[in-house]
Amino acid sequence: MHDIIVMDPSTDRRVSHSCDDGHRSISHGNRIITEMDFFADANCPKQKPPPAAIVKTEAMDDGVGRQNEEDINTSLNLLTGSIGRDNKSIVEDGASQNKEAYNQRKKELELLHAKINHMNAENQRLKGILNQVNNNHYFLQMHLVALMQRLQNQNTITVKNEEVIHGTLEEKQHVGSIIARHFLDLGKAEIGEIGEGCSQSVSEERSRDCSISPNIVESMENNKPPVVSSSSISGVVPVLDHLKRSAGGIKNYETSEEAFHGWVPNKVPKFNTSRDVDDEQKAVTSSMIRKARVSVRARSEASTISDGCQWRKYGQKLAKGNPCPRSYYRCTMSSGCPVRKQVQRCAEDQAVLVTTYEGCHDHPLPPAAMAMASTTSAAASMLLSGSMPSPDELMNANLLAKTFPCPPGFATLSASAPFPTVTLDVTPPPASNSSQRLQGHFLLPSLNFPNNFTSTPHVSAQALYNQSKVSGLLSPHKGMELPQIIPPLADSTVSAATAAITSDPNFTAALVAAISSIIGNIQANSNSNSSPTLRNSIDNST
DNA sequence: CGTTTTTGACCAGCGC
DNA sequence: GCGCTGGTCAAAAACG
Repeated sequence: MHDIIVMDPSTDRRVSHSCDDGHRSISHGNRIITEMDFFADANCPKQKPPPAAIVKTEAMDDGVGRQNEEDINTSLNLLTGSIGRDNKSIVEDGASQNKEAYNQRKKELELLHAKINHMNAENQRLKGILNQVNNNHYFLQMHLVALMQRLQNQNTITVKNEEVIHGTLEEKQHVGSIIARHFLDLGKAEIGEIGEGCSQSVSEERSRDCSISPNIVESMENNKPPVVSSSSISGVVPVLDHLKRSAGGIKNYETSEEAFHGWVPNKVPKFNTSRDVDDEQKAVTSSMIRKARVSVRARSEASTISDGCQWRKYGQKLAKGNPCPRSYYRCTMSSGCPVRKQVQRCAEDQAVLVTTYEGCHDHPLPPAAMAMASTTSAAASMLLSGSMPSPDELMNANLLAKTFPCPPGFATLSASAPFPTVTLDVTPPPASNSSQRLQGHFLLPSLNFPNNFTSTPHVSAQALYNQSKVSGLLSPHKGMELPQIIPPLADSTVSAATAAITSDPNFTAALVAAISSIIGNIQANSNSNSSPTLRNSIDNST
């Protein structure tokens, strides 16, 4: 640093330059020495250039009152510390030295600017990489959840097999019927679910003859434990193939491709795991062999929410109890894709659009559609996993606590919703307390949201957590609609429910995927102004 | 002209 | 068996 004394030519006084950064003045005896950080100039833009300074030879007041009379205006603001007797030559030397120093500093400054620019560019590049890594991490997380769920399914199958092997004959029959129904339902769902990742394998399996003898069903019919080969356990697809063949052997049960794509049409053919199954069991079985659904509630003025997929409307009906028609769409991104969705406005609040997804895509999805597809897949997997109670389990009160960790009264059966359904509600809670649905709202504070929407505001998650798991086990009030399912929740109940829900990785993943999808769509819509209401709904929830 | 939407008809499940 | 309901089909219309 250089010691500089700056004089104001108008007042012939020392001028004190001050800049917040890198420019400080120190008193050194009678001399005021100003230390300037050259590199701080950029940080002191308001600083006016110092007036044409007068460099005084530093024969300052020495206390005797004698001052050097020669003031030389160099037009430079710098004064080197070296002061000689020959003032003129000294000043000239100092000026040339200062010029050199100035040029040197200038070069250094330019160098630093270049460095800063380079670092900025590097920073931007790293940001991009970080974003990409975050996205990859998110999708890997989703994939991992799905894989873990499949593993869990296999474990469930194994455990049930052991129960059959070690149980009494009656228990064998009981559990055997569970497995039969569970396998068939789960199998179809899993095949659809796997469709994306293992579509090749599945399509290979599809091409096979479906008339191979069904080991499992045969075993059940003979009251023998079903045989699941080790090769079947080792992979999901062989299990599914096994299931397909089992189903095919039952009664040519939907040997067409669609039968194994995950979509179970409403016209579900009844099938019996045993010829002796009574009518009651048939009815329960029939009703339970339905596909899991994922329902998304969101405020939107648009006819549908954009989820990244291409849909074709194939029907519209006026459903009972709702003046708004229900529209039926099927995915057209591939011929024969089994995924369908129903879109209907809520009768109570027609600004709310309820979109219900069924099935799993059998084709690659664009990134925009991945989130919603992951939602339906993960939710379906969760609902149809081993935790899903079979009709037999529904009748077994002892299993209730095991299979449903949520507190009693959390939900009851909706007879109007025969399918196991997860409802993801991203509508903001209404201002008034008029809606009973509000009672079901709760926050999920501990959800591990991916980084790309950590700013997600209050997410009102009316998660009708696994109605198959939840509903049907408790009081099955006929005719209760979804909004009425959830009774008022005390704080402790909310905590327990939150814990129960967040402990299920699939549900978390499903919720995360749905919300991210919707948030993403909202952001997209906000750019195109296509859905102001939906956007507002989220904004309001902050 | 190909694709999408509309809309009435049809079918199956279910309750009475 | 009959009627109601939800879901799907398919021909016609609309659209780009």
